[in-house]
Amino acid sequence: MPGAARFEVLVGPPADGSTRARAGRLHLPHGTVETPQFMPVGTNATVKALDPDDLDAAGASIVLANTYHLYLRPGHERIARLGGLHRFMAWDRPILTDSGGFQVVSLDDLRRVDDDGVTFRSHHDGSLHRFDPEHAVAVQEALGADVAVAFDHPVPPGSSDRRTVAEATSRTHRWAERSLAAHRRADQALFGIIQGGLEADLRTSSARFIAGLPFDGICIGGLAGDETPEERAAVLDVVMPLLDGDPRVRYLMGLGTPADLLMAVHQGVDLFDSVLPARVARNGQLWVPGGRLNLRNARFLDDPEPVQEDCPCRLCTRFSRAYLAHLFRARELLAYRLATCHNLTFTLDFMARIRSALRAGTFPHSLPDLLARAGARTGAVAVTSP
RNA sequence: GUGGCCUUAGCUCAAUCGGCAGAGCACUGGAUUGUGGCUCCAGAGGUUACGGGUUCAAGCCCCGUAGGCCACC
Repeated sequence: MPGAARFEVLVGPPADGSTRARAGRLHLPHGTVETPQFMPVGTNATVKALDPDDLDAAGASIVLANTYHLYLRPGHERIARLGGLHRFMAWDRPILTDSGGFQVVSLDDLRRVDDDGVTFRSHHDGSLHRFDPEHAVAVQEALGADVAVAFDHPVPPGSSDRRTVAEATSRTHRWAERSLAAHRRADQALFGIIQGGLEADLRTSSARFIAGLPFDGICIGGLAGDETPEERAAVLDVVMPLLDGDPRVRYLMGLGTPADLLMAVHQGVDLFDSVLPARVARNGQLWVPGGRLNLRNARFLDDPEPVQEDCPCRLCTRFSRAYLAHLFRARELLAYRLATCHNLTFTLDFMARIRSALRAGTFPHSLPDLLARAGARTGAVAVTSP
């Protein structure tokens, strides 16, 4: 495992403590990822509505695929027989597979978690399946992504009393050790996940425990739920200082709005994934500097302007708001593709702007400008200094 | 020409014995964070074809007019 992912810090956080943000490079078997970076989510070995050329044009350098979904369909063994995930989806650049822990816990009501693993029903046909750390690692090795992730036990948001969180967190720790022990592929990295819910002491012990294991990267899980921005910032305030001096890449799982990404970078996070820019795109929400446009709104039906004037994406360079508004009303497939291209282009460009600021040494100073571009609602996102 | 049935929101249709006119879709907004393109939330929208009558009260009962469908000369 060591060597499959090498993280190189290009610009570390300044000595004055004004930010924990940093710029780096994550070297993986299929290429190098500039950080901070955002990973579009391609659950079923495809970023919905896009092909690899679209992804490339949008600026993607790494995508996330989903172990749970690909295990159920078409099956990890089939993908292995067909030459692995990269060849299967015709994407020859880095891929990270989620462990399936989140899906097993979040997507399915019909599940049973015990100390050894999770028994669950397929959301396709109701058939019974079981995941444990060893199996989740084996499935991911068969898929063959650049990065695999340890099987964890996230806590579903909402119904999370302290005892439930503590139990899920200690399970995550035991499963982290088992995932490490089971992992064999030398050409694949393995990341571990910090849990602990919103409890400061559990987050602290989880960060120490996971960071104490020889993972290639550290994930922060359990934070893309229904917590408030303040609660999220509080968790990062606890976790991120504990990772100071740790040479490994830090990946915050599930966050996706530009303002979320920016604030987490400020806290020291290097890597992100989220369905959000793609999902809201499919529902007509287009991200532009300073805010968002809902292309389903009637006012766009006669608007000849592009969605975003200076955007290089295939939507903005060729089509009008009126055309896209029409496509959405007609439920034409092209609407999903064009809107997704745009939101991913915007998001990945936003990350590139953050990287530029970090490399130019202007980052903490440029936070207000970046926040404005992110369209953060006034007052909704507090700039929490690390 | 005669007879029967029908006409309620933009569309398709509900509304018990005559007792506050509703639904689905469409429309107007909003939500969506380790992916189900799904879905969820909220809102607007009515001279019940038109004109009379009966009644405390009419979408509903009575008369007339217009339009639609069907059957029969």
